[in-house]
Amino acid sequence: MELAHKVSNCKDCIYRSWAFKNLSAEELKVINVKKTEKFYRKGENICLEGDEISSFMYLQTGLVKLFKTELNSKEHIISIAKPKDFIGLLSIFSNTKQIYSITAIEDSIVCFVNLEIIKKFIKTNGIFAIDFFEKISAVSDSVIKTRIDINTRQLRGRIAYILLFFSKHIYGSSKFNLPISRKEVAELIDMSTENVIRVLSEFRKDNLIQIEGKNIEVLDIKRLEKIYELG
Amino acid sequence: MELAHKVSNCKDCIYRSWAFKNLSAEELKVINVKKTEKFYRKGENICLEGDEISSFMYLQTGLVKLFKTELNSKEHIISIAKPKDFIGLLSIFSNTKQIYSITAIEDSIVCFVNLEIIKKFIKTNGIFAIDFFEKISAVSDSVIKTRIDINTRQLRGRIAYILLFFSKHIYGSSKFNLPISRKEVAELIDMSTENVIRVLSEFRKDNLIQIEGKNIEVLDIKRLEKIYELG
DNA sequence: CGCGGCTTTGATGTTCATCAAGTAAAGTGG
DNA sequence: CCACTTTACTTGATGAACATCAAAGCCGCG
Repeated sequence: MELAHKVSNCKDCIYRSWAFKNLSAEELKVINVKKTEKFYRKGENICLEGDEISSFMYLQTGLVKLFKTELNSKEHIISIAKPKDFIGLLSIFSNTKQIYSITAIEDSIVCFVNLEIIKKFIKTNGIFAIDFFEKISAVSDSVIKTRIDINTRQLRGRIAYILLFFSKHIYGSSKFNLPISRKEVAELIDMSTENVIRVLSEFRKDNLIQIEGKNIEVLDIKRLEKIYELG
Repeated sequence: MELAHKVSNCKDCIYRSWAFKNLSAEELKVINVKKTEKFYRKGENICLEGDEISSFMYLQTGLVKLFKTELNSKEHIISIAKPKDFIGLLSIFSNTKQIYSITAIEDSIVCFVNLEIIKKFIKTNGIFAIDFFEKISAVSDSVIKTRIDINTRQLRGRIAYILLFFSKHIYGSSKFNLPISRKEVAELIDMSTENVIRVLSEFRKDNLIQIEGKNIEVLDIKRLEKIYELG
């Protein structure tokens, strides 16, 4: 149930100042006409592995997960993107097809801009090109760094990472509603669902966090950071 | 012992057709004047974590490793770059300092092109910009894919990966001289040195490979590929 | 020649996934 | 709206996968 709905003009978009700040009024108009905004309900697929890539996808609001389906039909989550992240990583330049699937994990609005238009502006507007690449490079670099951070840590460190990730990076609050299931947490940080639960319970008993289903509150961020750092 | 030695003109460089094929003769001349080529002996550092990034680094010949030093002074290898790979990943756009260290694991020649020149050409030559990004995106994407491939497999699958990586991707031969130590293999695929050796011995006993120190010959590539695929 | 680093094998212990079993929550169809 | 089914969550017990420790041989290098 993808509701296509053109919203405000790009020039009023709160994200204009982010990725598209270096486009002229004229260029912005072109994008405005050609762009599509789609609303996705939590759980809906935005794209699937193997889909043709024809658009640059920009997350306006919400939260999405980027994942890969393994041979054994298990899912492996690569990253979680938040507003102002471009989604789909660098595939848009190096592949013609999506190499990951993307699903909304919260109600989300994604802005699709035809890839040819983006490429045209890269060619014709150098300042935009540089700035644009700085931004998408940062996202890719951060994915690499995160994968390493997670895989060099053991379970307690990984759970600490996830808690800090949502608390600090995504919600900016010690209290938050975990947008993904325990199973998805497991798929994101390479551990079994049971152990995700076990370590969370352990942290609760140690008064590091408080849990009520999906509602989590970080009680002792300092100690959590220490656990993360020590691995 | 970095031997700086200007070699042939860029326009005769065998790699011109690769990353710089879309530059005009004029533009290539600018690069030619400003570039520096350096020779590194096996084991020498090309750059260290924290170094200022001022150049785009392009591997002409040899082999280098990209790694990070952990808190406990252990090293973790992110990737191995081969000729025609640009080294340093996307940091050049998203950071001002190197986030990884780079060391030659075989005698190597690295070509340094001032970053400002690259950026200038990105701004002024759109075709070059697009092509350039396609290439560096592919390298970053491949690093992400590899990290996932490795971390979703267990030890036998990881060793199979390494053997196939060097045999097919790096040397294009079933016989090759492993350029890194067992310890470094361990650092690259997240396992202990002892288990690297153990699995290699196991593979030798199973007639999958033949080993004499660093000399390795893949005897049964089909079975090795199967082990890799099954994890 | 002797020292340190790399390599190898075996023994031991820890970390973690898997299995099992039960409860709670969330869809689904009549 | 309620029985029904499925999916998510939780805890304990077990075993497998893997790191770590220990010891010894090997090789290159100053």
